[in-house]
Amino acid sequence: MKLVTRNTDYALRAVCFIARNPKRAVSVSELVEKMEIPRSFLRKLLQVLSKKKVLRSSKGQGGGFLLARSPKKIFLVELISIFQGQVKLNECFFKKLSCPNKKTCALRKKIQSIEDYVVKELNSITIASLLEGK
Amino acid sequence: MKLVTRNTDYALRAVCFIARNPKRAVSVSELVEKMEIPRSFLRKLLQVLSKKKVLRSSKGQGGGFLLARSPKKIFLVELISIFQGQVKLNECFFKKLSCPNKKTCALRKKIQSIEDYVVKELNSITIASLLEGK
DNA sequence: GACAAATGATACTAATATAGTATCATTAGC
DNA sequence: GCTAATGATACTATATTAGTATCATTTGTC
Repeated sequence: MKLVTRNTDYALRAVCFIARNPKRAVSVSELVEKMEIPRSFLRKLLQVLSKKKVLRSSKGQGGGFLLARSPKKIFLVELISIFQGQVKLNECFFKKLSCPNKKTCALRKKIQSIEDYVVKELNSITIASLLEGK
Repeated sequence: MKLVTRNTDYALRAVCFIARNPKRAVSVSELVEKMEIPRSFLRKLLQVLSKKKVLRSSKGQGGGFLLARSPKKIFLVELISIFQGQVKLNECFFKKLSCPNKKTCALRKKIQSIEDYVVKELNSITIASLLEGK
């Protein structure tokens, strides 16, 4: 079971790199050089981040990507949501009508409380906090 | 993102049913009647649980499955491990040598601490506690 | 204006994990 | 011996994740 899949991981690392170079547009070519991420795949990920207003982009020569907002306002949980869907640990149990005995719902409650904790913790992680190493 | 996939879910429900009928072997046929789980699939899941010593089985007419130990000693986290692999939220980050800047490891630490919490909570859930509705 | 370097949009393939099925072999009670 | 059960095993189907490719568009530079 993974909390973070590879595309989130890649995206996160790229965003961190971009955040560390705030004054200029960072191109895919540069990112590919520094990180071991397949070019086409990375391009796709960054395009998604642009659409989702995490990054902003400029075309043409000298173009590339910048953060669309302060690193303090970019949360890890947002990247996870974009690439992996909403954090919902108990999906199965809610969807299942057939949960036959009421008592089993004790499980649902427990998982809900775990989920709440996870989301809260993930919400405390921003790009800024990662850069600071906190 | 799911904490519990369908096979764990099915297995859990079956185990709970078996736990509620402790004095006799419960057959797949009976479980299929009560729960909406495809017969072949459920058979496979129960066979796995037998191999893993969560259940014990008896063949032949009147045969079926019983718990191999007290419901207090069967943990949800064990079922998750069996069907979904070990709970390891931060797999990606550990495996990646390329984690380029030390600082990003702040993330690893954070995710580790989240994982510790999740595992601890999951470890507190037993079949017995689910039956009691706690 | 032509060219080159960049992203945008889009559609596709590949690999892996999850879900489900089928069948023959073996065991045990009646 | 028949029947009802599980054991072992091999297979298919579906969904998710990972990765690739290509053409269109924009923009700076000569």
